[in-house]
Amino acid sequence: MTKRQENKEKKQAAILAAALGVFSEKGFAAAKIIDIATAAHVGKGTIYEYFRSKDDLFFALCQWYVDQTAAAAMVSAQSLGGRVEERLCTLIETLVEAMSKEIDTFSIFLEFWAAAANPSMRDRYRSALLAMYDRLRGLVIGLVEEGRETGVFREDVDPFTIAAGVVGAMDGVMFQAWMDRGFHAPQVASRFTRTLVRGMKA
Amino acid sequence: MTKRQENKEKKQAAILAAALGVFSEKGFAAAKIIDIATAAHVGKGTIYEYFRSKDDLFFALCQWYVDQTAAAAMVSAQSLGGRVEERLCTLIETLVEAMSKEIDTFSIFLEFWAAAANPSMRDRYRSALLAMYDRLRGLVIGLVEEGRETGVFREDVDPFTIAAGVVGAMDGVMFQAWMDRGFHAPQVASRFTRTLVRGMKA
DNA sequence: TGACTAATACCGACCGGTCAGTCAATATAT
DNA sequence: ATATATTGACTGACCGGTCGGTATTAGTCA
Repeated sequence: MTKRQENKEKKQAAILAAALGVFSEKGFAAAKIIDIATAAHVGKGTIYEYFRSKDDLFFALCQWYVDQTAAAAMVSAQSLGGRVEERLCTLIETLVEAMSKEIDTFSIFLEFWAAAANPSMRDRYRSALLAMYDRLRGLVIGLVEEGRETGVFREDVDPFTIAAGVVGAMDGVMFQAWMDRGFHAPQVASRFTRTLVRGMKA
Repeated sequence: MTKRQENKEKKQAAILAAALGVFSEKGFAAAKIIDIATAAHVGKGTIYEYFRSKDDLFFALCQWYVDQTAAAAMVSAQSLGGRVEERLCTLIETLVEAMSKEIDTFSIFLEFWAAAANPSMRDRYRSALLAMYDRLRGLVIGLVEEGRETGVFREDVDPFTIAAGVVGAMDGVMFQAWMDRGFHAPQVASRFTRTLVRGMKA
């Protein structure tokens, strides 16, 4: 690894980090390339050595963020212990807790969703987000299936339905918490999940 | 009511309808005022006779949409019959069914959320959306409280928690359905709600 | 009823600010 | 000495918003 390659990687990471800050603070449209360049302590032209366009930079950020999120969820899922119903509750509590701690950067998610709505960006954002939802639902589906097979959960609970609802509820609850700082997302998520799980029990 | 006033109101409605179409198709940033004017069969300048700016037009649309949504929810809530747990399920099923039928305009919601993330628009969008969530949660809270008081639901279910979770889950599920046309939102919502309600039963 | 005037509504060519992206010059590493 | 990396002044496309001019309706009076 030469010094040049090292610098390149560091600089790319610095630009992405700066872009995360600026985009989540100002939103895609209002964020100027020069803002990101300044925040990353590089010249404007340098941004274009690493990313073809503003759109590409934003999408790279989306992928990076999605990967981080999904990977973090996988990790916390693996370190779970206890009975399956406890593991399901803990997984959701952990994820909501983690998101709550970085509630300020939640707005970048809203921007990704909006980007998925824009015809000129739609396709790649949709598939990136779909992949993330697939992975997150997959975690829940695994636990629900396990609980069903071991007789802890009722036979008639549909793993996909529960997973889609739970993942959706996390998003929706986080959004409410993001809008209203008095909203205590971890508490809501915890109580809600426990009620749901009670309804799944055999 | 003079002819002038009638025309003004009709034209305002026409502009809003055109704006709904163009904004939901292209997104806020990519939508041009001239596109909306053309779709509404008026000149560009006319738009500015009715709305001070592009931002104002978009916000007026948000208010209109939010009012519509909340009002429609209120109406369907009032026409419910049956036991309280059935009414809760039916309410959610009805709302999700209605949203699913207009899934193409769901993207305008994403734009509103993103607008709430933008510092220059933030405040008014936040309060408009908070008001809508308050009203929607209020519907659910009312049913949960009733169920608790009549002994149908457990004492320890928190109405606000359930309402926040249910409303959030509707949004989150609708988003997944919007991204993936194979996703059958009404079915997921129905099954999910019934599982949740089972967990609420005394 | 029609003729004239005032008031209001409508229009689109134009203006000015903005900003993504370029590129020639400069700096740094090999 | 050569190759690679960095830079920021510059440009051109874009589009929100304006404004002078035109069209339509309302009001007035003979």
